[in-house]
Amino acid sequence: MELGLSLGDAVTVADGGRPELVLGLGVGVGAGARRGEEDERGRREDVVGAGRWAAMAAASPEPSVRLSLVSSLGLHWPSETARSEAAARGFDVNRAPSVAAGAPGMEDDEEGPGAAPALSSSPNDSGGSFPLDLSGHGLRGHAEAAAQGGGGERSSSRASDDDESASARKKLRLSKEQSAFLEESFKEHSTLNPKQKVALAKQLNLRPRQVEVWFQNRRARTKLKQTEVDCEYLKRCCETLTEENRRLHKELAELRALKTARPFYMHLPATTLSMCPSCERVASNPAAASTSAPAAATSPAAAAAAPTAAARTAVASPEPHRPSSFAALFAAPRGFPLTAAQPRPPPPASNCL
DNA sequence: GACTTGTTAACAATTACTTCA
DNA sequence: CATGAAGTAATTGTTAACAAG
Repeated sequence: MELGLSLGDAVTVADGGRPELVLGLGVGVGAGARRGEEDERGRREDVVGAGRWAAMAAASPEPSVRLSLVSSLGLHWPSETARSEAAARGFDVNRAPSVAAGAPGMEDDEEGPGAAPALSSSPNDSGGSFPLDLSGHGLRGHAEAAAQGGGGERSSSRASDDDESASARKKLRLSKEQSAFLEESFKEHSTLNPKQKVALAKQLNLRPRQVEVWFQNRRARTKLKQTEVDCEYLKRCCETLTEENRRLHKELAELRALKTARPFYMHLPATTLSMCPSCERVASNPAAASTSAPAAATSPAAAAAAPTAAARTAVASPEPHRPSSFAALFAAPRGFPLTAAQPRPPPPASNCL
């Protein structure tokens, strides 16, 4: 009981004076990180094919498509700094060795056993050309051949389970540019359809499998962060609930003490007594209690099961929403000595907001 | 139409590698 | 230099949706 009604209370507090709660929640919602929503959105987009992605998938990596991403990122794809950085590092994790470049007809990430496995398995042993360049606006010419060659490193696709030579998997490190590009793409679509995946992979000179894995891991990270946010929010809710519960118990004790001392309301009809949802004073308008009753009657189990959903709803609600804890307390038969037939005195004025 | 089977994609959990303090 | 922690690419197993037979 306390849980359900106090949850609403906590939300009200959040609305009123704890923007950080709302913020945390808002971040999650804004990020589209909720799994169901995310999945649905992603799958819808898979079907419908949203604007740029549709064009991207249809026309493969068109320069205009690529540039839109780049411009939004503020990246310069044949980046001199990146190139020099790559050169300084002395390796390019995705660079296709010249040997691998001669693997035409390789489709997607299905490199197969013959796709020059374990070529350049060490990130430090390759030449060091920037992967995202370069011909013209980068990515394309070199990427074409490189992508066909599977980037040179051993296949990580499940389709290449027979890649016996790659017993020890080597993990490449995506370049900052690649990561930023993927990140930017992820902001628009947290999931990819196959065409989008291939197009993106070609643009980034990665194997589609790598793009797929990146998105997969990225979704996992998003979910993890969202879980942390939710957890933090629940902690705060719990603290608020505890405090509210403590306060209610205190007030209840006071009311019990006052009960015998001040039989003030004894002459009033029980049905006219209700609780003002905003200030928690006893009022004579039954509508006040009735409006707050459904919220107060919300199942605590349900609130506990989907606290964030409830909170989101509450946050999104424009009107002040404060389930009357008193109404809840006195509405349900809980063995309290006070009932509707036993009118109660108003709470201390200090509780009125 | 109901059922089985194969394919595909997403996810969770985990492993393995890299980087850094 | 060794080491542990953190970050993350990659793998594995499971599940659901879908199409074809």
